Amino acid sequence: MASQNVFKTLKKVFPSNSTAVTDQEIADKIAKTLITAGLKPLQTTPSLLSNLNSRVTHLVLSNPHLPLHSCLFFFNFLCRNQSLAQIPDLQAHVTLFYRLYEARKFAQLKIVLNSMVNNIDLQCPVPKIVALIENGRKNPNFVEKLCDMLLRVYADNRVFDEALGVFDYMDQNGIQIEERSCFVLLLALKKYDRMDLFFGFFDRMVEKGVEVTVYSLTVVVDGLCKRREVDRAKKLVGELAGKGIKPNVYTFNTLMNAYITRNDFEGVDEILNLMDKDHVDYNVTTYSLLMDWYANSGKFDDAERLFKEMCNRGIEPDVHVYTSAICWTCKLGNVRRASELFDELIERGLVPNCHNYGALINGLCKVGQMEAAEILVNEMQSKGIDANQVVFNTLIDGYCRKRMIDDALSMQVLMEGKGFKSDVYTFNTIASGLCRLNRNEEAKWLLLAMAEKGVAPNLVSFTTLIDIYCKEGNFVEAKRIIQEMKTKGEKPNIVTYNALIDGYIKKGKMKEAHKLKYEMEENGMKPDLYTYTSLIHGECIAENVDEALRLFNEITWRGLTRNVVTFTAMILGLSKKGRTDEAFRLYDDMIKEGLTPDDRVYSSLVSSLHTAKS
DNA sequence: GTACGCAGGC
Repeated sequence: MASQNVFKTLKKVFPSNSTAVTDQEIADKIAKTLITAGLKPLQTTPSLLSNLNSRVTHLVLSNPHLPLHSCLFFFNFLCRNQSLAQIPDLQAHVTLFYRLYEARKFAQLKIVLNSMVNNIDLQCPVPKIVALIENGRKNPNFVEKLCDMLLRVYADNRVFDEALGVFDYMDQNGIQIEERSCFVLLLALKKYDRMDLFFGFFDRMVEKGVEVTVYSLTVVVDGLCKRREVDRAKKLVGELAGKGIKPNVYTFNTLMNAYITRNDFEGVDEILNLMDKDHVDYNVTTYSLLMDWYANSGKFDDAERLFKEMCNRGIEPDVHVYTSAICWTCKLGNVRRASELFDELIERGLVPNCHNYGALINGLCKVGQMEAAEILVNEMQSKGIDANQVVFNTLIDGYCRKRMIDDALSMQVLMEGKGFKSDVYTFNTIASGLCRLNRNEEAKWLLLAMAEKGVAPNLVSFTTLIDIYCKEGNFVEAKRIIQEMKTKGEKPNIVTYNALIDGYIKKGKMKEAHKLKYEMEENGMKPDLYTYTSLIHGECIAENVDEALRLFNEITWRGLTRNVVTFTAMILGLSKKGRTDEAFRLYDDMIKEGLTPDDRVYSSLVSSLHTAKS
């Protein structure tokens, strides 16, 4: 066999007792053998290459008669045979880099750089690497290219200290630094949440005169926004605009998303005005963000209008847009229409992704259509899209809502079997499922024990726990949990306050409830429909129907929309007091607002009539 | 470079 011949030849090249040969002679012989062998496999024994040393390897690799593919072949051969005394050292790497650079094989060069960076035996700070370049080969272009690629490779491999070291080296040695490479490092720092280094590095880029473009600007703006420093982000945009770096649609989308997250109407408006002024057209993401924003604030008509406007402007909706549209259509309770949107997406030639399936599966789970949800899960899996953690959590929630806790728990087992650990969503979902079944003790235990399983409880977990204690009338324990959550850096939100308020109301402690409403407003939280409904309910029970009516009217001038639960509470309160006319008037209002009264409304109205007559 | 689906309250 051919490999056997090479084996024999190498045996001649490296006689075990050889002494009187120079490095150059050995290197020449190896080169010759390699040229003869071509790409055929090479075989050896540990003793065979005993004459090999760093100098010989370097001489072989830099031999101009040895074709590049043979160099690589030899290099890889040495790498693979870890048992050899001589694995390629840093010098061997640098020699090969030059060969690859000379041949313009940059992709291959990147691969070798990668393996060097990942080799724990090779310490490779830039100055050391550059020092190993032979004098004749130390041309500025090579050094620049090598540094540039090294910066990227270090960034890709999260070796951030070295990456920053390359930047400094380039700066100190007057080597041109490409923004595109810095950009790779910026992205990696952001992705791995090294924000300390991230902002400092951007400052250095600017300071050292790297030609910053809107690309880096946008990444930094996003970094700031993710740290909720939106104002600083906007200021930066202004500053750089003054230096001629104009924000584009990506920058504006990033800022707008930050304002949307903050629920800052004025901020969003401001961005839209700026886009208008700068003649920056909306792209599909701009529309997607705005549609989501409208839909989440209940303005479904506006969301729908934007969807049409986008299509009319010739902007093709993408999978993200469909995910949002499916999601809000489901929230409107129209799963059928959501399902049509899913079909429409496919008709447009788009390939549905896990998010698209997830949104529709969620819609089905929320209306209790678990069979249909399961069919979709199977369909997506048959298309090679694996159900991820979100889909599993969605299904668990679906079963919990149907009070099928055992199915939910089986789903959790299935999920964990697929390698997904139960996360904070899983625990919170199951806990609330248990609460629905009045299995409060188990829910409490789960929420208190999750930390031991390595999942830190979050605001939702604490709020659920507080809600349980409040429903039990155990305000001491509820307050203790609030203290505990504060020490863990979670601030009570509107839902937490509402749980407390409702708890006090259920125990007839109206004074405390109102005090909490006040405290909540002091802390910058506006009472919502849940707060008002609880208070109205409480005042009605306490027979303060006029106070309830006052609150009922306060809702509308707060800009909130009353729902079935609010109307029901108020109608019940009026009926109980025999204020039948007012109750009927509200009933009419309710119908006018497109709400569907439930049985409780009718029976209370009927009994009110009965009371009034008697 | 930006954006998408899962959990809590009346």
